Amino acid sequence: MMESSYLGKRKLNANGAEREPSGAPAGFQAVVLGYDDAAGEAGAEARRVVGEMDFFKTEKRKEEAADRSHSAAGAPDDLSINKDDLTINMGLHVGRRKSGSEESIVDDGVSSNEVDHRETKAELALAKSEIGRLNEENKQLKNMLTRVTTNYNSLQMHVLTLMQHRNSHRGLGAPGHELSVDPEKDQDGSQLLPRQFISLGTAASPDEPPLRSAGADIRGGDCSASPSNTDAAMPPPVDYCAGKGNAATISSKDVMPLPTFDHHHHHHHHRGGAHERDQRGSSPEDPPPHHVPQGWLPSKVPKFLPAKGPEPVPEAATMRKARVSVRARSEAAMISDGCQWRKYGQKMAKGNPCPRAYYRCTMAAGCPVRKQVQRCAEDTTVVITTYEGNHNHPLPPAAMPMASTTAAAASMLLSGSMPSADGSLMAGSNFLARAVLPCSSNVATISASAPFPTVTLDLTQPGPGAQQPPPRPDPAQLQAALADAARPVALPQLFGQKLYDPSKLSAVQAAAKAAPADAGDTVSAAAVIASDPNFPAVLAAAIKSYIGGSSSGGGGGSSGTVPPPPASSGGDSSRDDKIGEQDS
DNA sequence: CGAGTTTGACCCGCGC
DNA sequence: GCGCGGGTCAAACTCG
Repeated sequence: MMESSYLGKRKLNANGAEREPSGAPAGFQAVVLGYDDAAGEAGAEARRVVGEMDFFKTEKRKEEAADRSHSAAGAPDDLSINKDDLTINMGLHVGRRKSGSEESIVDDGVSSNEVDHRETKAELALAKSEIGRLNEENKQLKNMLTRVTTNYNSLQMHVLTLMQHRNSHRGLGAPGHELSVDPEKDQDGSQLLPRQFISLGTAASPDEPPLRSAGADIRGGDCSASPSNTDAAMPPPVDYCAGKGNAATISSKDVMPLPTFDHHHHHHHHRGGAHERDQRGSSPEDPPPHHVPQGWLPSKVPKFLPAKGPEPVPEAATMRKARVSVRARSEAAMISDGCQWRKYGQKMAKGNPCPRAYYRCTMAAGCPVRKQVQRCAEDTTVVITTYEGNHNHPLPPAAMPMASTTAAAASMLLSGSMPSADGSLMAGSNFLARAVLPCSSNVATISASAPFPTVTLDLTQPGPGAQQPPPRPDPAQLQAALADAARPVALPQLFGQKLYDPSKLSAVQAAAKAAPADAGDTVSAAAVIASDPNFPAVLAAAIKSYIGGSSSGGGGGSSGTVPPPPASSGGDSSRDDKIGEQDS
């Protein structure tokens, strides 16, 4: 058999073979975290492609509609309105990270209205049933919210940690970091790679197992708190780590908190089905007990067996493949993200003179994670890296930041676009957008564009509106900011006003519905992932700080080379090439 | 010689 | 059904 896939050749045992059930969801979701405003045209272009604009438009439309419908409040549509409210609430909560109040809100609204307006028993009964229904919905939403919140928390935590790390590094002179600094933006080269790691995933709501899988795994490691590491040597950066997961920090020297990845990478869309057999099928015996090693293995490629997932998470089912793309300026062919990659292909993408390179994670056999690297057509200094899949193995500390960040982003997207219920993907997007958008900054944008929704993290520029300049985030400040954001009431107005307004809701909903319709393919919603204004900046800064500029592998040792930047300056800035984005 | 890259061919989904 | 384009494979090649 030819199963000798490159993997086999390399060193991967077949056992690790990722078996991807062909049934894997073909859909992809891509999340884009944008950050550059200043990025200028390049960034703008990119966003445009994504369709961010649409998103905003939608918002406006919603508002308008809301105004119009405003008068209708109290009308027979109460119920619907309330429903909307729920949705909105979710958004709010998400932003606020508070959950649990929506119920009351909803109830209040409903009950009061109902009482006032429904006189006949029949009507009352009806109303009640409605309420019940709403409550259920509310629950669902809550779940979603929880998920999102968790992810958000994770991100924050992570960022915080990074920041702290960085800070300590500067001030205290933390011991080594390995990441190379991005020449482009980091003047002080403070990139430090956090040698410590925090487990985030756990934050996930305890009752939301799936959540974890969705988000956390996306990038892999992220999350999960590994119990074992909690005691680490480093002072916990922040304790507010994700809710219950405590942030466990460990000296990262070499240990990696291995997340509990239950991975099931199985899914993996993979369209080239034909080939699958070689890779995964190759392993004849494959039942590799996926065991996740506890510690991080040395730099050499650990051949761990694929972590075993006792429970095949239904992830495949729920999770559409999420794609997270990161835009960063780097002359280096590839940004170092701490992982090891092997190039398995290169192609010229249509519309972009720069070739697109395909990489596969080689840190573990069978790791389904892949990434595409491509330079922007217009701005060759910008490298767009798109990640896909979840690592099924522990990640080195160096890889954690990126991994968790992307994971969180993806997970957010995913959670927002749960196909379940009546929420369609689009709806989810809207929801997310709503939740996040308010802040206007464009660090993170979510695009639900056609083929696959995408999340993009744009690190090309320092955040515009972000109040946290990357240069030197004060940990204290940061914490304060985050805490503030976390406060339930933090920006009530921002959200409350707009979102809560029942009238707007209807508008919103309409928009949401409309989206799917036209968007079937092009509708894209862009949203900032954080409701916290600081968030974007922080996140970007954090990531940026550890993204090495050189392919030489600052930390991970990715040896891949990215497509050489075609010297030709992109004459036409007609399109930006977002790897996960395709223009069809 | 092993590990990784190069590169043309192949597969597959999608739009026309 | 056909062609296009994205994504992957895998033999050949390069490098240390």
